Amino acid sequence: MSFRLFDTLTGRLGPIRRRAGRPLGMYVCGPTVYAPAHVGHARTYLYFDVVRRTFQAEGIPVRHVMNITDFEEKIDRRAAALGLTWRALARREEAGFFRDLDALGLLRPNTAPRASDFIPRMVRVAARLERTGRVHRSGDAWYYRPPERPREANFPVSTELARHAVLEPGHPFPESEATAGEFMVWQEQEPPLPSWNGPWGRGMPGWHLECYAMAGEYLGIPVDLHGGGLDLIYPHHHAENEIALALNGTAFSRHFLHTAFVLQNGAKMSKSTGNLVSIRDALAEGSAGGLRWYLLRPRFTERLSWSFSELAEATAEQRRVQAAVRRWLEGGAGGPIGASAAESLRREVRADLLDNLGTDRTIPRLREFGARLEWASHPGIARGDRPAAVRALREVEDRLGIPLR
RNA sequence: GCCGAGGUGGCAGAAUGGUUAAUGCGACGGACUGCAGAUCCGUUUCCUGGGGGUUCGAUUCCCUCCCUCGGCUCCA
Repeated sequence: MSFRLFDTLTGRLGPIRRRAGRPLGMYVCGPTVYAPAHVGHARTYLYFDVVRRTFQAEGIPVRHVMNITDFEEKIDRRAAALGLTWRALARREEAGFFRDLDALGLLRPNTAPRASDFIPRMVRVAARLERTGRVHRSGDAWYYRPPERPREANFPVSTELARHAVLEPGHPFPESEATAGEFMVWQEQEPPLPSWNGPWGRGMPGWHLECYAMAGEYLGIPVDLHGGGLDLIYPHHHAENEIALALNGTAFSRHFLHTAFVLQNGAKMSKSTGNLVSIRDALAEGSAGGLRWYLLRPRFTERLSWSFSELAEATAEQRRVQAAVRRWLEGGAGGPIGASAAESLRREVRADLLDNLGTDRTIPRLREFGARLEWASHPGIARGDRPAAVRALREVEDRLGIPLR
């Protein structure tokens, strides 16, 4: 059975291809560390966690890389406000970020490189881009201008968006500093702002170069699977693709996965608008298993309107199923439900997830399984059936990261 | 302006041509309890946005209209 996922680049559902004989290379865009992570981050990283667990459960090893963007203007601003150096703030928030991910039961990436440790490689990418002759200076920064491409070559939808951002008169959002599709390669600046020596003197490399350099170092371009939140498509992943097309002749990744937003009060939750629910806030109200249950209930392509009361409901549901399973597994003379029920559940959950990460089918399935057990839990499972049931349930737990026993 | 998602019972949310349209929440009744909560049992007539079309048959496919919502500097 193959693992099919919706690919944002092609707009189609298809199997994940990878280089035979190698671990699957999964590169997930990590956070800019300047403030605590919110439940929108949690949702994105959670889906990638389930993707990773799915591959692993299928016997496919995964090499999971996540970058940590530890220098950036927003870090500078907040650090200045707090009287910290950019580095001190970034380290503090990075530690908090991983604490939050751990608390949610997310598997740690195999590698989580920091941007500031990748300067020489990013400088090399900048130099290679310059050799294409498509880099020009504007103000105190250098920009890469991609060549014209067929619209379908690189996120057709967002290319369209980019075009409208500058070509449409009276468009209702501010013009970017650059022309459509262009992106910054190098920014001149001096300490105390983050700065290093580069091809054009003292300064800081552009964000999009970071992922290209790291993915190239740890996985090779193109990677097998790449993604993040939907908001990263343009300009970030668009720009990564332009770099990869220019320097490698391929897209950045063979497959792109993007997760839909968490909305709060009808708007996208984001640090810049401040309408945030942090992962810590959420875990104070619901358990880790409950938060996973709640976040996984809609499929990754559906947006989620945040609701604390639904989180509470999800937490209660998860606990209830867990309690029913525990009572069932305590065993007895052998009730009407045997190990085959757990085995069916295991099979169905596997099929759900392999089919475009159908967590929206899986969660109700768990609920129904729990309800069936409640309905006929006494006298519990026959002793001889127990090991098989536990084995099946453990696989479901491993695939979802949700405790059931 | 451009792109996208969606309209199913009080709410959430399944069912991608086929019996009485799942399930959960809520509500109501009951059991238990000194009361409440938790838990368990039962009940919940009434729901597929409007209009066409395809079909023996449509929530499901096609057309059209209406409505709602999201995104488009940075951002998971």
